[in-house]
Amino acid sequence: MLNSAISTPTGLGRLPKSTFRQHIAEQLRAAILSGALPPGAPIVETALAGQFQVSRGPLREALRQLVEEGLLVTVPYTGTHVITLSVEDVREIHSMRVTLECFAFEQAWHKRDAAFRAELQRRHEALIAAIDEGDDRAAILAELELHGLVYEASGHRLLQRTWSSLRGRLQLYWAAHHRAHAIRGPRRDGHESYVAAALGDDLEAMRAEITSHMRRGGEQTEKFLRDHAQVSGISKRGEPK
Amino acid sequence: MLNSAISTPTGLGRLPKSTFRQHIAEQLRAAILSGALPPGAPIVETALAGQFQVSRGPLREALRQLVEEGLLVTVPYTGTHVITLSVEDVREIHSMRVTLECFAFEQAWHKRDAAFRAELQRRHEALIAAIDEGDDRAAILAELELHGLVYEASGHRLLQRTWSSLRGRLQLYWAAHHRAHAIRGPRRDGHESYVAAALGDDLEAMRAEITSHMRRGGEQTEKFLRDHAQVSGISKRGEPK
DNA sequence: TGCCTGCAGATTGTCAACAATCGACAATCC
DNA sequence: GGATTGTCGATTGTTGACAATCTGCAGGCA
Repeated sequence: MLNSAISTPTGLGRLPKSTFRQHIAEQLRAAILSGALPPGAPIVETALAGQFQVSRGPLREALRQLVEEGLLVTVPYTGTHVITLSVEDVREIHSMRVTLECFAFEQAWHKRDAAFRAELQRRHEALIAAIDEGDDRAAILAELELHGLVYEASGHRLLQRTWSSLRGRLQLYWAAHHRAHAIRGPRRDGHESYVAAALGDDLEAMRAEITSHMRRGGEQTEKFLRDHAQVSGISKRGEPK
Repeated sequence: MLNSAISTPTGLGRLPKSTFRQHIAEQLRAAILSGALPPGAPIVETALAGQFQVSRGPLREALRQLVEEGLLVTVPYTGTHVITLSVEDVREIHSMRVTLECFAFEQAWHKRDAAFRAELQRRHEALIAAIDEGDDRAAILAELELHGLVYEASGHRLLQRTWSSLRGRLQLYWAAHHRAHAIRGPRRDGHESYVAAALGDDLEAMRAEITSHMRRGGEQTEKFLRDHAQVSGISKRGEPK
């Protein structure tokens, strides 16, 4: 269930067919999510093509992919930019997360086996380790990994797909948020009740935990945005500059 | 709120900047959803490019867009096909719908004004009219329009985006379903309790109505698939042929 | 001064040709 | 005869050049 590696009868891994556009899309996504290309940054095709040492064709196809993922926006004949999240967008992301994660737990609830519980605790410990090391960037990724487990366990591919898209935006926001203001990453004890509920047997309590967990994050976000509006690629009305 | 047209200070609609890839993407999407390109149909770039009278460049970009939307699948150096939905996929679509639509009603509940109620009834009447005329294809679209209203009214752009993606798959399935077996479209009285609940004041009843409404559709689907497995582009394991 | 007009540069959109890869058929070998 | 291997046509991946469009700025005019 948790095994996502490809295995063949011979035991040899099937090496994935690679095209330039796939590599480019991956690298670009990583660059955007890591903050190397911050929100609002202009994407110039010729420059990027030169940087990747490829022609503009494959690059453009990769861009279309990222546009569809919601990480880029392009205006015909004018340019494409990394998306800038508005306050409203962040609110929507949070509310959507509550809904999706509750649904994910409903789907996965009866599938929680020993492997699930072990993996959940492993990821929780990884999160705490990252926090203890003071590596906020790793902590953000670890938190996403922790929350991602239930989506994987749900076995619901459509849900996983939706989560991926949401996770991208969330990561984009967190990265900008954190980078611009050196806000501390996740709290060390922030997920104890979450993990406890996920290991327990009360689905209703789990729902409540998710709601309050997100509400905590949401209120923190709201407060932050009220104080530091219009900076770090987070605009007030969704329009850059 | 219900006005989705673009309006400018002058009152003149801003005519959308058009590029070939946008036109192509729209036309292709329409062709797929209408069944002109049935599930599993191979997409040959040169042929389509010739048909649209454009070069392969814009066409390929449009294809990448539809791949990302989940309507096409492509294997590098081999080809791209219209997606074939498996039984599991259809089940996932239904369960996802329940979750999303409940969430949409939660978001829209306090925003339901006179315009919303009027529009809801208008779309319901349009659905009934299409059914009475025996135009099943129009009836399917009308049903999607009816259900789409609450997403529009929610004002939740991320939710709308997710619904669009889901609607595409749903439409694809319904079209294949209907075309292959001349199944009747929606029932004439199938949405009366739905509309009544949406106009009422009991959110919990609305949730129950959505769940049972979808369950009805789901059971019908399951029964159908047990009887007619592996036809009309709906495979049993998600793999074509 | 303030506004409109037209030019210049930059950037994206589009095209047609070339290279890489795949699937299937046929030839060959055991 | 069956399986392996080489070849061929078809299709996709990639490239570089050309055309269309937008933005910013300089210049002219009221």
